[in-house]
Amino acid sequence: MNNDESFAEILKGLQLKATTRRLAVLSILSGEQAYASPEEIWKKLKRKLNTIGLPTVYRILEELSDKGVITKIIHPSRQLYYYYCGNAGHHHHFICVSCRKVEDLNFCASREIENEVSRNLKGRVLSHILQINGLCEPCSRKKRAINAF
Amino acid sequence: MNNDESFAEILKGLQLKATTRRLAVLSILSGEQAYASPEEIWKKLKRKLNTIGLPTVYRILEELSDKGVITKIIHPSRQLYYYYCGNAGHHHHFICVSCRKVEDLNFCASREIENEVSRNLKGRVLSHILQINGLCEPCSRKKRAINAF
DNA sequence: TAATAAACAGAAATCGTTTCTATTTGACCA
DNA sequence: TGGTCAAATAGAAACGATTTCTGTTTATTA
Repeated sequence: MNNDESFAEILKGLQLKATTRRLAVLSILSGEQAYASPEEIWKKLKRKLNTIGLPTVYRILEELSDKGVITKIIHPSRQLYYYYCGNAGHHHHFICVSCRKVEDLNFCASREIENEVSRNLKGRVLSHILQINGLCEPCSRKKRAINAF
Repeated sequence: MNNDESFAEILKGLQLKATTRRLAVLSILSGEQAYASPEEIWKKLKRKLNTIGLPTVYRILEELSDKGVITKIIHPSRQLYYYYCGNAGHHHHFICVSCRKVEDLNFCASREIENEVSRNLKGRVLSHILQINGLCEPCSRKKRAINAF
């Protein structure tokens, strides 16, 4: 089974039509080593598709992110970035603010958060954000790493 | 010592002039029970100051947030929100996406994160985000709580 | 009180993102 | 395999939160 076929199954499982556009977005994103902006993704899509509108890219990325297929990166600049992470199951990320590399964290605070919230706050947790911003090992050695902070 | 005086000292300690505008922003924010947007803060400021520009509010909020005096809330809508938290020392927040109340969490994953990152990634951590999004206890009882997700 | 750099007002621009409408496409079924 | 219909899309346009710019005012220090 190639990637397109498995992506098509993922989309159908989410009640989304397996359109050329959606498959192309997934194909591009899954080939990226780093998180990418909607416009960057759009430019790459235009190379392989006759026409594709930027609003379409925004919509597809939002859909896929809402459904949990891709990850929305929370960047200090507040620019939108997305990342495809093949790693199934709940986890969190270390993101490099310089080269945009993403690395999985084998750690999640879910249990501690649940304990804390249910014991002290009695509120209802809808989601939690845990993201580590930093410089990856190679970038931390560079003198000229982009400092997004 | 009243609030204005202590805020003036905080500002001076940060090499920031204790201007009417900055003190007014801190005064408004410290009186809020919930996180507020720049425009909301601006509207309240206009009631007590003859003139104040919205760009000024943006700039002041950004400065104070950068210096750690106030907290920038990471909201699913990506709208900017700020919150003044008198609680000194590093901690994290539970935010209600409906009524915007903020509650302190007596939990931080710093140690686990540091362990994980230094052991596996060897990168340099610049900052981390840990925020719990949810509905506070009263809002979770309401039928009509705003669902920002 | 004068000098000076920092801070600010107000207008204008910016640009990432969303909305809108007509058109096309994919999924399903005869 | 072709017809049908809702879903998806293109492209233009609008939107609006945020930033930039320039001339003016203000806080600080001497």
